Amino acid sequence: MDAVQDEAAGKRARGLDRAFEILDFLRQKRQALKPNEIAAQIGAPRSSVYELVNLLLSNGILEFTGGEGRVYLGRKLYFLGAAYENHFDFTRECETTLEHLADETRETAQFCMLDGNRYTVVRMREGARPFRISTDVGQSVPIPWTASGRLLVAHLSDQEILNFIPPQDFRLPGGEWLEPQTFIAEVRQAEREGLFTFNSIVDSFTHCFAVPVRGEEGHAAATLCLVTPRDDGIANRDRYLGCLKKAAARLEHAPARPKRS
Amino acid sequence: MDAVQDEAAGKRARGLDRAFEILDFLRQKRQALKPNEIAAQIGAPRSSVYELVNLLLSNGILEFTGGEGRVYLGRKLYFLGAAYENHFDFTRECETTLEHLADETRETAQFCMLDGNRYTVVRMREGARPFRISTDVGQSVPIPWTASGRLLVAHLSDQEILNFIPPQDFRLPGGEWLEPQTFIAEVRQAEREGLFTFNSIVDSFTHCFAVPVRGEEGHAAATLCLVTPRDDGIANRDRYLGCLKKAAARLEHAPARPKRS
DNA sequence: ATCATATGTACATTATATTGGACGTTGATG
DNA sequence: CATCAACGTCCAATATAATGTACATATGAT
Repeated sequence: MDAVQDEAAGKRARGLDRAFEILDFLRQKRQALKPNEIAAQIGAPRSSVYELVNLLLSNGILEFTGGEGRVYLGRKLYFLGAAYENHFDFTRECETTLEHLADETRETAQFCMLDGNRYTVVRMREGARPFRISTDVGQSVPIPWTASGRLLVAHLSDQEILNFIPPQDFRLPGGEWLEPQTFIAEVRQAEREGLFTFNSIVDSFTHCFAVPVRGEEGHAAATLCLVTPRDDGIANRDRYLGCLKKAAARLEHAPARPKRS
Repeated sequence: MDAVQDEAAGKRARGLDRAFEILDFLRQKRQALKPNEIAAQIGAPRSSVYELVNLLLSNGILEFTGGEGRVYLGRKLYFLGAAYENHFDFTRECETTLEHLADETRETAQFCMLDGNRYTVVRMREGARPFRISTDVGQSVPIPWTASGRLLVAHLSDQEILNFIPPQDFRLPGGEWLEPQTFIAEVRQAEREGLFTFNSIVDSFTHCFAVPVRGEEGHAAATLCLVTPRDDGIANRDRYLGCLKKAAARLEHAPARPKRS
């Protein structure tokens, strides 16, 4: 999400942006890497990356792990993330809601949010017959690839949507091009109906159901999803959507706590 | 913890350091603050703080919340923290261990680590008769104030300990001065015995027990603690220490997972 | 009305952070 | 042995980020 302004060639990058680019990259890779590898793969000057990595190491934002000078996200980030989680205390309710959903439907239930201008699965509960889910928890994925994506950008105007989503994200995993106007039409439809369902674009055997979890501003702060085998999904469509709606309503009425419990 | 090198007066602060100083400060405060307040309280130039806050906002590291332009830690930090937690997957084992400990002893059990050069409670499980615990989860506290602190720095040499702990942290909450040499003697004793217990320095009615959880390098990567009423603690000393040792051993044999489960 | 405080914005200055490139390893390969 | 690639360090040059200062607005007290 940071490499958006790659346009100007000769510009220097700001240290802070580079730093978070490194952190995001490590998160995507989900493994420790050498500074050299990081530099090569994000296309940043090696000297800059070494400098930043050392700074981040000395702050506990990064840690040596995996040997050979490899680094990964550090403990400090865990503490900061825990503070966020504690403040916007959605996880407890979220976990029980997903559990309930998965029990009711025997399908895989997910809680999803935007991660910058992409989509990510924040929590997941496997269903009764777990199958290989296409997107793992914590991976960020182009918004147009997902059912939830239609709901998560619905509060934006057409133009804002086009500005928000990186153009290359309309290229689907199979290589086909999703016309932005088609996507926007689906967004508007999802907005009207308060839900979106489709046969997954990412694989060829699942059906996805998504409903919004509305925040204080009234727009979708998150989504609840079910990922099902296609036959199952189509057969149980109405029941599954009912379960999702009910679960979303429960989450909405458990607002962010102001302070400690 | 970052304002250590306040020595040189006329020096400019590096953006990255200031940024993480802001993040750490918000974590300590555990509430949303206006940029102006942040600047005043951390003693940084207002223009710098506004600049950094805006940068961090646009990256999702900070978020507007609480109205009136107040900001707090953002969702991106949660994602990064979750990635850390997923990589060094200690939390699951940790949670069950604390639960077991609290059930066995009916006392408050804690899992503690270093946060930079201070101490913090990472996870806590209240005992049967919860009383007002002096340090909350996520707050960072001077190392010399805690029993665990004696264990967490035991792998350092005397000189390294003195360099590592901010000098002002030897000033105890009551105002008394803890002689660094006294502290170091206690560290060495804790190291020999593989445990440390004392009547809490922070309050006047609890007794603390701490044992190390050793990481791969052999030194205390974390501690397990019990916080008990003084009478109880002294009466059950041997049993409690036995429980702690057993729990620590269990945690040590559930090492950090390399990748996904 | 006057003053003081809290808050956010705008901009020029200059200290310095980012960067490209040189240099020195090491290890693998022909 | 010669060559190449991967890796880390060092350093000078300059683009720019951090800062001080001034400005604008709102609020409340006197």
